[in-house]
Amino acid sequence: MKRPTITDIAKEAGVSKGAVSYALNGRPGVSHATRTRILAIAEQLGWGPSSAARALSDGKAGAIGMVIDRPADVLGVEPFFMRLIAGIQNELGSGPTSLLLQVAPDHDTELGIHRRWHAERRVDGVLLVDLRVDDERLDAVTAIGMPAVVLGGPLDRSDLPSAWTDDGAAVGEVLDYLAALGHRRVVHVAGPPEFLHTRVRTEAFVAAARRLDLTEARTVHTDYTDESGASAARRVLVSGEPPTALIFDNDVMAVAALGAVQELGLSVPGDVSFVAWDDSVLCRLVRPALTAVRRPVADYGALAASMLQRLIAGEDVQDAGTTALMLVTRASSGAVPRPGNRR
Amino acid sequence: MKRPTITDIAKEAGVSKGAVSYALNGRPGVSHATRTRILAIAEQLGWGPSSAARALSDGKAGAIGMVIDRPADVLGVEPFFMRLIAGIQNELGSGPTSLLLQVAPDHDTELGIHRRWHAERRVDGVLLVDLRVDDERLDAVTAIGMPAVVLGGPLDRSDLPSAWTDDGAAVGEVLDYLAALGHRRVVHVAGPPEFLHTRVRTEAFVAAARRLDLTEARTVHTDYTDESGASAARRVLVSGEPPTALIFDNDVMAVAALGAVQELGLSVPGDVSFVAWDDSVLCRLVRPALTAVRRPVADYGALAASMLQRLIAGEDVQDAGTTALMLVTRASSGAVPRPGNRR
DNA sequence: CGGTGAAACCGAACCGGTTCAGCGCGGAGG
DNA sequence: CCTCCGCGCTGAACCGGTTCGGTTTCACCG
Repeated sequence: MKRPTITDIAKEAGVSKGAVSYALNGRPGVSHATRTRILAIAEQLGWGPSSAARALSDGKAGAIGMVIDRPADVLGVEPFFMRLIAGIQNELGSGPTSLLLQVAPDHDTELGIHRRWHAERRVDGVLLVDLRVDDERLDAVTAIGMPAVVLGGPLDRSDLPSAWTDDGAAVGEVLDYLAALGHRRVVHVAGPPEFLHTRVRTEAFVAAARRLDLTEARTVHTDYTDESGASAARRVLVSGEPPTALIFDNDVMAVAALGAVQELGLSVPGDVSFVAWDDSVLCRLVRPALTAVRRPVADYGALAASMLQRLIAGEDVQDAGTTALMLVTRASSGAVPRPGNRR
Repeated sequence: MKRPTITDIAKEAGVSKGAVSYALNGRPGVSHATRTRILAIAEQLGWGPSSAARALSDGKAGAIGMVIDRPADVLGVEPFFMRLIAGIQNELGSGPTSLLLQVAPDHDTELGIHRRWHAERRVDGVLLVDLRVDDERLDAVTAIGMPAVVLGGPLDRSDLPSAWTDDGAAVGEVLDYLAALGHRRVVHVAGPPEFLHTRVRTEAFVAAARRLDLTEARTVHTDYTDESGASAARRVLVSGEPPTALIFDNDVMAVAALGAVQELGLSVPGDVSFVAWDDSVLCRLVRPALTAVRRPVADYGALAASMLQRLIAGEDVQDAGTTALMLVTRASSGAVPRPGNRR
């Protein structure tokens, strides 16, 4: 069950290794006749190029890497990453590049993984996800000279191209929508402030609130878990001037909060409207179904993978964004309750 | 920013490449003094072994592969795979082995990927997941001599070790529980019959029903999507003799069915009890929270990865199972409704 | 008819490790 | 004093590709 090498093919075809290499790679230097003969033999022998040998010879690993550092339980329930991965794979397709995935428990471990990948030449480049404010990874990868594409931003760093979704505009659209329904007290239940996308959305939220003159709009931070989302919702809704609409930074928190709010005896959207970020099957399944911002997550992953491949190929790559965000309205959002109607 | 090789280290230390290799790999053949000197230089230079060179030389790829073939949207929402991946990574840890992941649109593509991986020597072995009845992959991987561990079973094939969870026993436990609550008409909303684990559960369901003398227990098949789960639930509940309890093969279907059932004006668990398979955050979040079978998915992945590594190392590996399944009862299950109480 | 140039192919070096035969040397044993 | 052994190290082969300089062959052209 020994796998054939080009030497075997060369012997079989009665030519040199070099000729076989040229033939198999479709480069000039061999006649049409020998080329077809070699290809036939390779096919018959079930030959495939040894990725190790090729990597050693041309210095390319033939793989890109991505590290996810989130606690495993949060990771499990958020569809985001799986959809992202599916998009990346779709872009890589059956090409010569494959995806190396690592789940890291924390940020430092992730840095170590990148360094190891680089030292071992395991990957040609990496995708950086879940960007933080003042993220150490950015300087780390540029320092070791590892090609990288950032998911998030835009970043305004000439040395690191980024792929982004226009979350800011979507936040504006959501607030426009809520304001049109008459909402004035809106709370943004955001993720941890150290994430860059949290900051982007928060700033857009503040800007849109000011534009619409919603003086009572505000943001509260959570750690993205279902408990913290539910707890945040409970806290703001029992306060003196409860909001009439909540915007959640992920779907899990929105669903958890939905349960918590109903336990408080409030109705959705009768008493309070819900808008979730990142539409997923989850939003569709719960009752009432959740109004949500749909991002083309798979396209996003594909875009980033494509940029990284071009970057590795030595091309000049510019920041690029997918703007096709969409607000999908469902039963969880509606007109603001008439004063005195509450409870 | 050129990465150092052992030749650089050898030059720096004034010894030969061979000596450096021995020193770095902790094998005898170099004195303690030179060994520490070499290690110091390697450390200072930030050296790491080229995975390609090592792979070429010793014939091991240093990676294991897993292919997931499910439509991307289903994939996204099921926490199962992400938790599995996290468990696998946990087992691989920071060792020399990494995980290569591929998402394939269909079964044939998956077969092609395995063949390519083998021809290109990209992986040392693979994990086979989502086993089907008469799965072609089994013969395919043994035919090409690729080490593989099957997730699912047990399989009773001496040439392919399998890691399994004792779903059969858990099904029995669920039916015992429901029977104790007085349920006699139970429907098992299963996945597609071509999946092996569907068959295992279905057979266990039939056996347990016979043991408990539940003559009206039956199984209906779906394609695992939320729509098909909801539709199946709707169909059986509007039939002549509607069941008083439903067992779902995944959490997504259970949640979708929950919404559908409530729309029919039925209450859970007042009119019908729900039990979901694979407990996840999702089950906790919805109202009523879902009673569910909890499997140690991460441990399951870790077990399989560990078995595969031992198999690759040439050890003799036996089938192994995790039996620690657990029925987590929540608000969605309760005593059977009193006759005449329905509607 | 000699010169020329391109096409077709060969042989060897190279990528960065591992591994093995062999060699010099110092110490122990006879 | 000679022999033998084992330690510490060297040099080279090898893994399976790619690439490049060089050689042969042959058609074409002046």
